[in-house]
Amino acid sequence: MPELIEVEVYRELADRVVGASVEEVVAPDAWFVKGGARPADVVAAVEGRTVVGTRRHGKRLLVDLAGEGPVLGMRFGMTGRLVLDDEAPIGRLEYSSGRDLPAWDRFELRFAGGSILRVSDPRRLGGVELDPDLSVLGPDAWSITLGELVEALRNSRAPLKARLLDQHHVAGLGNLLVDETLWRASLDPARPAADLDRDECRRLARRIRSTITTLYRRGGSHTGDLQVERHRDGRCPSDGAPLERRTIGGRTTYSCPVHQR
DNA sequence: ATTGTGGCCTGCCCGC
DNA sequence: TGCGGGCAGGCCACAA
Repeated sequence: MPELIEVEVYRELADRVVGASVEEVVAPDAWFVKGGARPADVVAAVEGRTVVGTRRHGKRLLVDLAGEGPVLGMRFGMTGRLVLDDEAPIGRLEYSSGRDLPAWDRFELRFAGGSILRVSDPRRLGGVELDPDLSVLGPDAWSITLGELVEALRNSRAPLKARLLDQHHVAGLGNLLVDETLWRASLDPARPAADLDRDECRRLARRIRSTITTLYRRGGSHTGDLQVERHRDGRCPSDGAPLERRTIGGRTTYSCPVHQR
């Protein structure tokens, strides 16, 4: 997916429909409706209500609606994009084309006045949900505190990277963001999570926040310094050493064997 | 509960 | 040009 940064950009886009009333919900793909609800349930719960605000927690986008009824939640999987009136804030995701086929439209909100907000997702790994349970998610990575990070890593023998990717413990980080963050924090992604000492945790907490802020300003999770070297034969942008390529936490992982310890 | 694995679903890109 | 294989920024159901 889109990682937390992209979802934040989507949230800003969705924020533009605050004040608009949902005239019609188009949910042509039952698979895309999660949490045990059917498309008709979403239609019934959302149609006629006015958007009053948007929120984000981790990679989850929430659309608050006026009056009684559930919150609308959206997730974007790896290839989901949010588009408002045919304007996509992110034209092209890494590992996807810039194409936008009607067949990929999985969910639409049509507003009084004519605006259309839609989720386009070729792989159908995203989804929409009513009243998503946020209690299963860890603290949002962008604002994570030292205390929260220490808690997230405590007693875990899993590789540091795997723990950071686990949305139950830290919400919002994806594969690219974690690799970039650990590279900047000079930490080996394979270290057991609980082995970090206090200073390393402090360094990591700061790096998580600053990396997200930096990459957000640059324009996305794929704008990290490590990104251009994410291939076999890639070299560390900082010291020139050949990067190590491994599978950690089930994900392709690039790291520098020299300065990430 | 924790951790690892496989699978979901589909498109893209590379090499033959 | 066509085809097969490998890859993919995520997540969930399982098993040990």
